[in-house]
Amino acid sequence: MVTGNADETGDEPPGLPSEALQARRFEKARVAQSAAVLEDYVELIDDLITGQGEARPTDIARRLGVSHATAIKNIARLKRENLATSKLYRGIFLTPQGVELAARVRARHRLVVDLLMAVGVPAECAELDAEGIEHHVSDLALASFARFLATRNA
Amino acid sequence: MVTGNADETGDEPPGLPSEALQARRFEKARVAQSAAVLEDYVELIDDLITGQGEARPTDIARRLGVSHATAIKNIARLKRENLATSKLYRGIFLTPQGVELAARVRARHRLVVDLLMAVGVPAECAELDAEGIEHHVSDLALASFARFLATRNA
DNA sequence: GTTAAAGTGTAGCAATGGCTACAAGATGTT
DNA sequence: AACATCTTGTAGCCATTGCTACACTTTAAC
Repeated sequence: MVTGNADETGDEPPGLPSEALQARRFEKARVAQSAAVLEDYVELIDDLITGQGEARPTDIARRLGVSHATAIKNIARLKRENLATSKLYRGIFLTPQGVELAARVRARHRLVVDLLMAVGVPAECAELDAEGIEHHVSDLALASFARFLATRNA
Repeated sequence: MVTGNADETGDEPPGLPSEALQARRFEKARVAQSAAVLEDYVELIDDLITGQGEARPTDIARRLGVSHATAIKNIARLKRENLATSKLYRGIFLTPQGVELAARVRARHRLVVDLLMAVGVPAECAELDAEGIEHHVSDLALASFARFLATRNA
């Protein structure tokens, strides 16, 4: 074993992080990725309902840039996870849990975009990158972002 | 159609971004995600070779927190994409393209971690979140990060 | 009312990335 | 040399998320 077995908490130059620590990082990223699809759909559905009064599978598919079949299949997963419901041929609706998740996701998205812009990323690029980044920002980091923005705008 | 058909470049409150624009964002995030696995493996292999002289499938698997079978399967993909080679029972090696990718990925990782810490995210959390975030940070955003850090440390 | 168009849903395929189980090579101990 | 152990590789399974193709319902036009 080259590196010490104590999880070094900040000093990596001497070697690599411990196996366990590194594995936990990758594990966390995989879990986040698995939730990303749900989050994207829920946020989009909420946007569509708010902005257009209803969320149809075809609209969702077009906005996500996937086939309607793919959208429907993923919506089925939302239903399995109690985030959405649908009445046949009547559009998609969010459950209370879905609405709550959508709110959290939207707030996080805005905060990420604002932070990116605050450190000099052009608005368009910030929106683009945030779409992928947001799913991996922890609550702790998010709180740090908020604090940073607050002190900055003070 | 509720929203205008011109891609609004920053003013979203009135409605939603255009279908095409939004679809492009999600598309980009999907592409980035597909490259993420390759990037993680390549960076880790490079780290192992540098730090321990060799990269064995079992080490890779342990550090990623997956079974060795999964690691070997993904390494096969690296080979298909000309990023790595392997001699039977002799460990994994990176091709020139693999080495180049590893260098880019590592530089990006460090920059992301540094930026997170610069805006107040604790070091440990920054490392954790960066693992997922890094794959979604564009070159343009990366350049902005570097500029921000430079002026900040000046 | 009939017909055409658009939307919705299902079925089946491919690629990815997890897993366990089993087989076979390499290594080290006795 | 024989054995046990670790490593490596293969095979086959499952879930996810894309896709196309086909079938059916609804809606709109005539």
